[in-house]
Amino acid sequence: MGAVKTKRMPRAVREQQMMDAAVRTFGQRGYMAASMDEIAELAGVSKPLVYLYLNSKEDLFTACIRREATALVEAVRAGVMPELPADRQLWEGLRAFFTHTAQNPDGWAVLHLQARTREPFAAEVTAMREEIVAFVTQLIVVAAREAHRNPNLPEREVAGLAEALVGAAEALAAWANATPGTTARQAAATLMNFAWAGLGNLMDGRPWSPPPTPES
Amino acid sequence: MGAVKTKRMPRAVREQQMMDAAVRTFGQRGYMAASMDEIAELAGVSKPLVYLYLNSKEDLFTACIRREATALVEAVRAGVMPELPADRQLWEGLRAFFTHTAQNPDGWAVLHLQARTREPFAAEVTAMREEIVAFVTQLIVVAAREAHRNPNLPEREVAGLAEALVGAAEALAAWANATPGTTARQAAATLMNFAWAGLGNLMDGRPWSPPPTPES
Amino acid sequence: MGAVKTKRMPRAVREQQMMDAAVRTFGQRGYMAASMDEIAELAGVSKPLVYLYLNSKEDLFTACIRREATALVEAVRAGVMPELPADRQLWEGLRAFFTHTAQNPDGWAVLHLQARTREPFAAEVTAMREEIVAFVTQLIVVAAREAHRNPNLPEREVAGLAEALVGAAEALAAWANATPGTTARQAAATLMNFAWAGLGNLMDGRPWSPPPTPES
Amino acid sequence: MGAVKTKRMPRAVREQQMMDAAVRTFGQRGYMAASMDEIAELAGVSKPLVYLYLNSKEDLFTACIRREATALVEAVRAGVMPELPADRQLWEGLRAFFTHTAQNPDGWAVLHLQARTREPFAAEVTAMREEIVAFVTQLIVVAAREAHRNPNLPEREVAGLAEALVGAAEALAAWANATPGTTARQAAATLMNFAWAGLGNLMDGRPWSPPPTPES
DNA sequence: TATGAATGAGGGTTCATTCAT
DNA sequence: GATGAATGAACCCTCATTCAT
Repeated sequence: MGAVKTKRMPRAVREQQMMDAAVRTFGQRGYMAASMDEIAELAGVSKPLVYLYLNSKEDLFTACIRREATALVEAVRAGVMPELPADRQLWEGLRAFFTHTAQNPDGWAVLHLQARTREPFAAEVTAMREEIVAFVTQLIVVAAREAHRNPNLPEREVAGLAEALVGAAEALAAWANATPGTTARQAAATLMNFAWAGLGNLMDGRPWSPPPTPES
Repeated sequence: MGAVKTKRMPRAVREQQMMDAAVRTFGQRGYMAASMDEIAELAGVSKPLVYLYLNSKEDLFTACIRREATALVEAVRAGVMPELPADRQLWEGLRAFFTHTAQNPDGWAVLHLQARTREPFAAEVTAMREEIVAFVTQLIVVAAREAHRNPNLPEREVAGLAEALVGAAEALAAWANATPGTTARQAAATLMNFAWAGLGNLMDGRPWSPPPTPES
Repeated sequence: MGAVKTKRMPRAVREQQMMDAAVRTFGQRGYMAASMDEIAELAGVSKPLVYLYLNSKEDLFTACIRREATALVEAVRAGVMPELPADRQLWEGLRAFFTHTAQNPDGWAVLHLQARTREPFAAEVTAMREEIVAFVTQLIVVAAREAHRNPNLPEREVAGLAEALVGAAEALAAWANATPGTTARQAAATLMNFAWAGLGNLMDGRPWSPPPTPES
Repeated sequence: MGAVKTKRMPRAVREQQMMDAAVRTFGQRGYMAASMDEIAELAGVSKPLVYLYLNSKEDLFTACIRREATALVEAVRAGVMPELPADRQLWEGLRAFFTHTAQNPDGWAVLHLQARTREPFAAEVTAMREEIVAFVTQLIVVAAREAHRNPNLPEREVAGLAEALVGAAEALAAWANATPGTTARQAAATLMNFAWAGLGNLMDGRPWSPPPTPES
């Protein structure tokens, strides 16, 4: 099941293999339940090599978190185009988020389920989360101002809204992954609807309309 | 630090102490990292007594999950009054939810962070979560129908909305607990606003208005 | 499954119940694997009572060995009539032995399998065994002399023969118990044949003839 | 007392040392009373290494049984020469048996005393015992037929005789080991005499005659 | 006579980590 | 660059045994 045992690979490649194995193992078993033995075997190398390159279980896990967090933030960032209006930016960001998490379930599990359970890893994840929350916060603030809309949303309120939005996104991602037949696009649409129009408007038949899909 | 070492207590009392210690330890360390030694010490008893009464680490954790899940569902249920309109019911439910999680951070951590990371415990938590999601789902459906509003929200859409709402609530609960000076009431208001009116309306200066507070 | 929980029994009766439970448990599980918990439960009493009456696990086991050893020796002794000729005495003794072991499988297991595995219990069993061996030895010696037969069997040789005979009996007892459809009488006949006539004579068609069975 | 602590041995060697220590410990203490700690110390290694190589206490014990059973059967088989007459074959087999058990008291204890006390190990030993019983059985049958002797010994009778013979051998082995000054050869002679001629003939002064000893 | 409450001690097992090559 | 050999420490769990009533 592990990678084919090829000998004498350059360090960078070996490290990739180890990290891949680690993300998979940590994502499925959790930090504590994952064993270095299993990771080494899955990576197709001996345990001392893992220690030589990645130093310790803790360091290895931290490296996994960082890699996956960076990849997720990257994916979301790459999805949005700053010159678009705020709702379109939000929509694209959500699409990118759901797509990435669906394609990287183990990495997502590491971030969403495993890393938050214990210090000192939680801090690492919190940092990434705050980055995304800040991005969303700014989106809201700028949008409100630009559109001559209510410029007086209090700061704490905005922060809470952003937290709520991100939390909703995370829950929907888990739900979409666990519910067969639900696409990333659908999940994004549901959340966009909810976030933008609110339940009240939805019930009144005034949903937010996703744009047509020429681009994807 | 542990409970005062009182001897010869009746079984029921000792079990309570053990469960309290277990919830605290599991909530802070996670299932795998928590040790029965630590739980026993925190409970002020010897390890064999914990095994005599609670049987095994797995059983103990399961008992914790069940106790905390039941308590949370109870709290939310007790907070809502079925004869009120939907938005008021939602508001009261959220208030109860945020209040309970703020008062039981360890119990909430067990449910939100620790129990989801590994089978077979996840199932236990999923069951409770689904109960709440179902409650919210019905709220939405009934509200839409009653108010002569859009009765045609597709089923899957409604399920997604409920998931999003619950996820948002969970994230806000964590955020509120971690942010000093944020009350359960404020968190509930923020979420209610977000959920009911949506970002679009909020920006247009049309928030949902929380009712005055004679009752609490 | 345990005895009906009757309260306030006289000590002698309670001790019997405990010993019965102990013999059964020790016989089936072995000394080390048997737990005082199981014995107490099977006896229908609380653990402290077992300790009050029988003192310790070791003492309890010793008591079991003594009881069962005495019973077995008693049974064999009661089976033989000293005025009969030697081969008849041997025959009756074997019959009694096989009958008793078949009727007391747990007691026999305690003596045959469990007690010999570890000091200090082995000594207890060895004592009983030597009693039986001595009995058989004397049988052989007296018989040889009485019947004007070879009076010069060397002492060590006779001891060895007795050991062999007893060992054969023990093995046959286990085999008979484990082989459905084999009666104590048949086992006794087989062994008597073997011991008295020897394989050589058996093959020559000159077996020892068991007496008819008016008496049992 | 333990083996000299030599470091960095190849796996095969270490496994041998562990098995040796295990046979000794199991033979003297019994399965349940033997501790992996003691075995590891006697083998001169740490406990984790024992687990790494032998997997578990149960597996280790099973391995011991198999090794000792195989060795014993091998020794007996190697002792007999199929072209000899039946009584000579039996004689040689017994000699080999007593010699081997005298030289491997711990291995013999594992098989004779310890392994029979509890499933699932008993099955392993029973298999070996049956192999020997079958060998003896065939010896008897063939001998009876070849020599124009009684060809009509009933099957069950023959099985019982073989059991008795093997049981007698086992008892004599224990006795010979416990009685100083008793050689394997003497034990074999005693049993051969008993088994072949029977007590009746012995008393009549017609023993079976062991062959002269040019070969050993 | 009888027991519910409680524990010190130890056993099997696993794991992250390191040495020597 | 890579690994076979090896272990200290800790964890879950059980058991014989006792105390207080």
